[in-house]
Amino acid sequence: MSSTKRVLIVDDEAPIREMIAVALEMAGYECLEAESANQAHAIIVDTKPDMVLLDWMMPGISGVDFARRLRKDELTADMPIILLTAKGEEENKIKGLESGADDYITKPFSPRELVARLKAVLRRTTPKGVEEPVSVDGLTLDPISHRVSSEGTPLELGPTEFRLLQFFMTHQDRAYSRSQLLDMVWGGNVYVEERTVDVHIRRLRKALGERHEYLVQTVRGTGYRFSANVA
Amino acid sequence: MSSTKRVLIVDDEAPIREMIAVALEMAGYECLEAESANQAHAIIVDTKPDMVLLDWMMPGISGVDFARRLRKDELTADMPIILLTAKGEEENKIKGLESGADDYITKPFSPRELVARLKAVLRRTTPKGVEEPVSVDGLTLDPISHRVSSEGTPLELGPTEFRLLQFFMTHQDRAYSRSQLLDMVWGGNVYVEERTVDVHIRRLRKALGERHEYLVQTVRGTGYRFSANVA
DNA sequence: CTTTGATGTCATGTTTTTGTAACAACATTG
DNA sequence: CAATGTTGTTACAAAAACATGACATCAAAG
Repeated sequence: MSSTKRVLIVDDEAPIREMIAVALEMAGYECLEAESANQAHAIIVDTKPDMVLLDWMMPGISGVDFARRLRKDELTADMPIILLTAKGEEENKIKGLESGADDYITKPFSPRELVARLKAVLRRTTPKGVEEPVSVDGLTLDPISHRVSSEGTPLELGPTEFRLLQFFMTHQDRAYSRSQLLDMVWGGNVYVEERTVDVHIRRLRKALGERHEYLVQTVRGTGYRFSANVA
Repeated sequence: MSSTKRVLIVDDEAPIREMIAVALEMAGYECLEAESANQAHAIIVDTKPDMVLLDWMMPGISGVDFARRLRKDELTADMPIILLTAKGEEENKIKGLESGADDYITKPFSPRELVARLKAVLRRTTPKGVEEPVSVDGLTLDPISHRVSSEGTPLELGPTEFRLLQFFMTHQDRAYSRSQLLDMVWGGNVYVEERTVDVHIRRLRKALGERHEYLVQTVRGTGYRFSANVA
C-alpha cells in the first residue's frame, strides 16, 4: 500500500475511540475521531477518509440512520462503513447491513479482529480504482507510485492536477460542473472561486500535451468532461 | 435548476436579515425571514423551505437548541441548516456541528462566501434524480455525459438547444406554446421575445440534420411539438 | 531566512452563444 | 388571388463563457 489509509472513528465515548485509535495506529492506519454523527459528517465532507467505523448506539442520530444518510449523498455514497454493534443483537446485524454498511462487528471485540475486518473491507472496496492503474489511449496513471505517463514517458504535473486527472480517469464520459469538481477534487468545505477550476484544467491540459489534451473536454455552459471519445 | 430554492433566515436583528436576504436574492434564491425561533418554526412547518440559515446568538431559544429541536422532529429532521456564529469561537463550531448543523459560517462573512457555502450544502443534501439517457429513433441524448448523438455519431448543439431537446425528449407528443417553452427551458423569470423560441427551434432542427429534424414539429397557431409520429 | 513550487485570483484576449430585427416563405381566410 | 397572420431564415451585435498568461501568497524545503 502506497499511502496510509485514514479511518474515521465515530463513537460518543472517548475512551472507546481512543482504544480503537491506538489499535488502528499500531496497524498503520491514520485515525480521525468524531463523537457525534454530525461532527462526523463535517469531518467526512472535509477530509474524505478511506473508511468509517460507526457506533450503532449514539445519542442523537443513530449509527444506522447516519449510514443511510451517507449512502444517499453522492459524495459519500461509496465510502466503506463498518458498524460497531452491541453484542448479541441479531436484529442489529440485519438493520445494519440493510442500511448499507459494508460490515459490522459486535462489541466487545479484539483489536486483531477489528483490524482484520477492516483490512478485508478495504480490500473488497478499494481495488475499485484507488489502487489499480488506469490508462486511456496511451495515457497511464498509477495511483500507487503516484505517477502519470504518456506512452511510457513520465509526465510532470502538480498535486492538484494529479488528483484532478485521477478523478477524471475514474469518472469518464461524464460532464461535471465546476462546483462538483471543487467538491470531489478539492474536498468539501474549501472555498475557492469556480474559475480556479479553469486554471487547473488549463494546467492539466498543458501537462498532458498535444497528444492527450483532447481527453479533457469543455462542455460549454456546464463544465468539463473527460472522455476518449471526441466531442 | 428546476425550481428556485427557498431559504429561511433566522436572526433577531432585522438589518442583518436584510443584508443576507439581499445577497441571497441577488444569487437567485427566494428568502423568508424570521426574528425568533418560534416564528421560524411556524414558517418552517408552514412553507417548508429548502434550507435554514440560523443565527447562533438569539434571545430566547438559542440557534443551537433550535437546530437540535429541528433535528428531533421527523418532519424537519433532514432540513439543511447553516449556523451563523460570531467570529473566533471555536467552541461554537463544535457545538454547532454537534447540534446537527450541516455547516457553519462565522460572522463577519462575505456574501460570496455565504452563497458558496449555501450552494455546497444544498448540492450535498439535494438527492439528484437518476438521469437516464433517452433515445428516439436513433437519436440519443445522454444527460450524464451531456451528449447527443444521431446513429452513434455525435451532434453539435449549443447549451440552449441541448436543454430544449432534453425537455422535448422527456415531454414527447405534446404541443407547447412559446411561452411555455420559455418557462420550462429558459427558466421562470427571464424576459425574452417569444419569437426567440423560433430561432432556437431552427437551430435545433439544423443541428439534428435531415435525419431527425422531422421530430421537431410545428403546431401552427400554438407552438411546437416533439414526436416520433408524423403530424 | 532564502528558495522553490504549488495554488488561487485577476486582467485580458478569444471564441461561442444568444436575443432581435428584418425579410422571405408559407398557410389560411374571405 | 389578395389580404393577413404565422412561421422560417439569415445576419449581426451584445453578452456570456472560456482560455491564457501574469502575479501574489503561502508553505514546505533547503
